[in-house]
Amino acid sequence: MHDIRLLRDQMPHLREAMRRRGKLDELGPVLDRAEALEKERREAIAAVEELQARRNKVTQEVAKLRKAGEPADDLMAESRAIGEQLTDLDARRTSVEAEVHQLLLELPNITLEEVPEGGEENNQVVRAWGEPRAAESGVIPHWEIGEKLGLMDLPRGAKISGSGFIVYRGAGARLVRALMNFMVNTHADEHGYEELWVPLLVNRNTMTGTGQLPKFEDDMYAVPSDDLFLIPTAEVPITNLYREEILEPADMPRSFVAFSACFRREAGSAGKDTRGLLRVHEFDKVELVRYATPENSRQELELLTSHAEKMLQLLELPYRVLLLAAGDTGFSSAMTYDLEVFSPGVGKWLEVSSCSVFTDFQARRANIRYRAAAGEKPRFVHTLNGSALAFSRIIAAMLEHHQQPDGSVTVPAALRPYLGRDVLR
RNA sequence: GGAUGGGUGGCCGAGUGGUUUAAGGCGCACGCCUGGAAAGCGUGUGGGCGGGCAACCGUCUCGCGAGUUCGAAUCUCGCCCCAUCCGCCA
Repeated sequence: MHDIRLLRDQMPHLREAMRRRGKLDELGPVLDRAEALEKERREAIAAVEELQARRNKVTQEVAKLRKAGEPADDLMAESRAIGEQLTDLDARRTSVEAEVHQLLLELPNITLEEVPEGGEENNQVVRAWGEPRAAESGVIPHWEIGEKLGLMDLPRGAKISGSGFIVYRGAGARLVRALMNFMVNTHADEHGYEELWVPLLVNRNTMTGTGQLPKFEDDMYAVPSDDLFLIPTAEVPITNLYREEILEPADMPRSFVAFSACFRREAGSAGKDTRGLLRVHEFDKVELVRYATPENSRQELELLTSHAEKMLQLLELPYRVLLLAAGDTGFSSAMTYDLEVFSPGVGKWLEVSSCSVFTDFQARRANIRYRAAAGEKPRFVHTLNGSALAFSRIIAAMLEHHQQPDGSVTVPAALRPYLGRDVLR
């Protein structure tokens, strides 16, 4: 959510930001309407407060007169009259405020200057690591090799839960546990993140704080009897940890890592990418979240991204880093890097991580602030997050990329201590 | 699910209709005192919004919302949350 003050003095900037996202036609009218309402809002506030000030004076007079035993009927009548006016004016203010707030919620974040404008076609590959294995190298796709090696059981996953739910078995199940420990340990021990273990069910306030609600209620798995929701990512509980709080100087900056299962209905996703592990309703993920200052947040995006990249390097999976163009950057994000791993079995690049800086856009909505120094006014933190990494696609990539001609799969060295074996066969 | 108790400022805690523009204490900041410190003394210490270059002024805020009243932390109604005990339970 934007600062409402931008509607007063940053209109050209906002307009330009919408244009860069390719949304000016759609959102230009919203901006205009919001600008007019903001002016009306301030006028209403001024009028209401003037009346309130008058009434406060009058009722104090009444108190004095009555204490002195003198009549105060005139003043009481005046106060009553002010009260009636206030009821009307205040209702007007409330409705204007509500409408401008609604409009603000429709406006996406302003992307940073270095983000290329336009849509997906303008995404830039900023760097690449390793040599992707050719698609025509005779690699068996992950869903076949996974079943052949007894690592996963897709039909029974579908039987007990539905399509898009995976049962991992034997070494496959152990692989999930190994990935969890490997990633969380590395981020906690070597990258300095505080380790968290968070609830997978969260309440409505929490879902609203990170923006999943009210707009995307249909995309969430819900438990209506308790008004709870299954998290689509650990970002939700982690970012809400300090919702409605003010962090003191000693508390900043903060960084958190958590493993969690993630639940996504993705109602309209039938069709592409549905095969195997690529798009599922429940998957596992290690998530990184950082609370940064405005001064450092841009740099912290590089740091966060490098931590995610480190996982891919240690898993010996070639990848590329994409800087997303404005039109492809998520609603709340100011700048996003996607990490993609090549799947030779599918012949496509798979998104395995998305690292974003949200500037103060998320923090304003969730009301997370900090004090730069004791006694100073609180400011909104800048939030960042990124997956490091999403398991299902990583498993798919490993099964294909590390596949040997005999159908076995070698385990990357960094993972061996966690998995307890060098090769899956 | 049942019962009881409770939500006041960073924390503790007073306050049942008008000098409460929220007492007092703790903590914190600054100053005085001191060779230095502690203690002591003094001053100041929430957040949002609006106006102003600023100092500052106004307004809202005692869990949330509505109501009664000239006036609500205080009275009425509804809701939310927390704690403890019981029941159930991995």
